[in-house]
Amino acid sequence: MTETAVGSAGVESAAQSKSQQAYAAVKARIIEGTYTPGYRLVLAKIAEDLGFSVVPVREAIRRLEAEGLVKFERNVGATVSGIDPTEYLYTMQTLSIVEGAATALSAPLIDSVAIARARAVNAEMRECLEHFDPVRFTALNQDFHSVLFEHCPNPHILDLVHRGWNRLASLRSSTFRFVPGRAQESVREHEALLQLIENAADADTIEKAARQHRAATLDAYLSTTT
Amino acid sequence: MTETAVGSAGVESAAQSKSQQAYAAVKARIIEGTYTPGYRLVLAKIAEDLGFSVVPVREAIRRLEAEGLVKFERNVGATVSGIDPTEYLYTMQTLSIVEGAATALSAPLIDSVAIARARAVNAEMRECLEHFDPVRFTALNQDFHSVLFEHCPNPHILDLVHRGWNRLASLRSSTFRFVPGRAQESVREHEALLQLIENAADADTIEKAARQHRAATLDAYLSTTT
DNA sequence: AGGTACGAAATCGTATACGATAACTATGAC
DNA sequence: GTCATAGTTATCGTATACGATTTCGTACCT
Repeated sequence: MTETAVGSAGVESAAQSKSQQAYAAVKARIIEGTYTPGYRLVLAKIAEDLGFSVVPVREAIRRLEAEGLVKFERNVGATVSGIDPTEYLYTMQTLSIVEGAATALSAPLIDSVAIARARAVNAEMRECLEHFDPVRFTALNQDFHSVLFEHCPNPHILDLVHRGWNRLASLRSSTFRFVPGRAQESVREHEALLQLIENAADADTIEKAARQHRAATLDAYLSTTT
Repeated sequence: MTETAVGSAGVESAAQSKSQQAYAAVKARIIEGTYTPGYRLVLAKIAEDLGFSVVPVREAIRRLEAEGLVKFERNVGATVSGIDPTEYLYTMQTLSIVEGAATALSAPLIDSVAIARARAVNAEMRECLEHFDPVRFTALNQDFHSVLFEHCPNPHILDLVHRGWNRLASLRSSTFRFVPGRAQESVREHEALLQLIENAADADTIEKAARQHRAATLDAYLSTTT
């Protein structure tokens, strides 16, 4: 685990089309931060970089545009989506909703083994707080929720969660908006969430808790700016 | 109102790229049912139809794929997404969640004029029931909810709603899964929803009602098959 | 000096062309 | 009669090429 880019598209094994390769390559560069927000994505340049022609690269960029990672302007070009506070709010709010739903739907299918694994991840997160390692903290945070979502019965919703995560990653929000107090709270909320799941709390309670968990991070950010 | 294809992409006015034109054209054909589920989308053929080359058409198809309207298989081709009952369930469940959220977020911003317009639409829907006009009923149903979502503060969520609608339209679900009793119920639920909004019920109540409104249609379908 | 207009460079959008892959068909063996 | 196999056709995937549009720089005018 602890991968960076998440999503349903990186599953293929053997004969990947160049279009897919280009998609994966550019996406990875955005997620990992090689291409930072505002970065100008010149088709010909990327094509040369990868050794492809422009056509598959163009296709890849368009796909990234559909996911919101890239902005494309006619006859002008593509840029990595920027750090618009409004966009951040929209994304977090949407994530809050879809994560809440995904958690509630998954909860009845989470067994004690998975719970234990989630606890282990959460313990690692606690360690990260001591060593102050925000990057790893964020990765582990995704791992934590990924464990819960392992048997999510609705792949569409899971896909929406992944899109949100990728979007946040491209915004690099986790690193520069690392509100210290919030992280500790987050770890505590994880434990509380696990207990709700263990005790088979009703779906509504779990959904509210999961939703609030994300919403609280948004609130923490909003309180720093306003 | 009473348009067929909904979405954020049809806003451009003047110089549309051929890629966008192709996207709009194919999308419209899928929504209106010219291309039915399972229909084989041959790039060269569509390109000839529109008078374009294959490149922009290909791009358009890929975009439709990202929205779930089309399935694309490497070296095989594209087909209009089919009537998979599982997909239907996923889509309806997801819609239930995002519509619920969109309604709750929009509710405080809906004024009495909008309420009146929504009531008018709902009255038309009631008429449709007497004349048995399922196609128009579905269109009006979208209109009804569109009125409520007019000032939705989160465009991302609204976009998800539109994607769900388009997907359902491509499945032609409304026409052949028209459970008679359900439609009457739906109209009643609309009125109930309007009253909740008028009385400024709390967000949670409104969200649950809106969510249940969609979920009930899914349940009605499930009860007919199982 | 500042602004405007013209021209050059960069980049995008699309067409055409061709190699690669899969689907189809026909032929022959068992 | 059925199955396997080889050849053909259809279609996709990608490269290359060129026209269209924007952007940037420079020279000229006020």
